[in-house]
Amino acid sequence: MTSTGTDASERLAARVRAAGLKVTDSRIAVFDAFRPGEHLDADAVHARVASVLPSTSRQAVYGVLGALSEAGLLRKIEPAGSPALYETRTGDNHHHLVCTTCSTVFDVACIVGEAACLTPSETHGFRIETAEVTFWGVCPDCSAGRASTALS
Amino acid sequence: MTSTGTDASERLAARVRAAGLKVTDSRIAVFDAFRPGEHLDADAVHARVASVLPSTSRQAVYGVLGALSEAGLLRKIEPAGSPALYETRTGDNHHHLVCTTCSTVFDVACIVGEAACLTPSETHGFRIETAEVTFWGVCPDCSAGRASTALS
DNA sequence: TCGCTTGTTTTGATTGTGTCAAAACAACTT
DNA sequence: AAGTTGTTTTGACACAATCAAAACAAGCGA
Repeated sequence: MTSTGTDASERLAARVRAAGLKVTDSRIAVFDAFRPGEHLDADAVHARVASVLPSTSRQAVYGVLGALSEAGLLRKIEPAGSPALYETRTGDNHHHLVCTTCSTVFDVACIVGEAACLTPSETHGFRIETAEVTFWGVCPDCSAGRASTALS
Repeated sequence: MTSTGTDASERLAARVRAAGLKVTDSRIAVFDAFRPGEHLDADAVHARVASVLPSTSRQAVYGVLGALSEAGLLRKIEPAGSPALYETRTGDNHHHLVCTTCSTVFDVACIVGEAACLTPSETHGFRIETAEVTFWGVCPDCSAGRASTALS
């Protein structure tokens, strides 16, 4: 594209370029689909992107999500029983709290300090690279009996 | 079935019955497919069961795995990027170490004590039920450059 | 031991999530 | 402005898993 973007778009474009990726409408639109704290699956992203760029295919969205994740601009998580989810908060090794009733995902800071998170008692000789922690429970809304059909 | 089982089969049959489930050949065979410490996917289980009971369908295996998991006789885990895996070690809240090269899964005792595992710093008002920890890294065999195509 | 009832398994179709390959296309470079 | 390279479209496909209905077997009571 050649149109002049907003401030936010310009900043994002710079990050995409810095990652060695070409700047395209789809990539900006995919990133713009996220609001802070949201965890979206490919379909939700496609729906939002398509409302701005109707010609965008689902496969393009998969491609962009993959490229941005690999570049470190998005983080991909795969909770059991759900399609893959993406979030914009990256690089801080945070964890997730998933509601077993409505599937809403919340971010949680690393629990007992990064060291403990990365140090199991027996390593079996593994060279450990990352630790992933997922908490399962019932969110306040579902606990209170409301909103048991929320989506994200 | 009416044949007399082995000691192990009898013990297992009793557990299945105690869980309120009917005792069937498939269920015994599925459980028997596991050796201690193994993590098998539905396909691997089906292959082993079929070598003993060739008429067993894949759907029967899915059904049995689901029933035994719900009864607490098997535990189901779903590491990102793999089909669901099942293991016979249940009830001890242990965690997993997954090799990013060969996908082998190892069990790990709970890291810093159960309390910490279940206590994120901010709970967002959640009623937390379980904590799931997955470590990703490279296993000794893959580190040494051998066996990079192992399965489980 | 014989049947009845209920739960299990088979069979076959179907869904959902995600991948692959080739052609059309657009961003960046010179 | 034209070329090169990387991106997106299009359409087919793979794979894990689920659903529904009919065939069947386990466990119960007579």
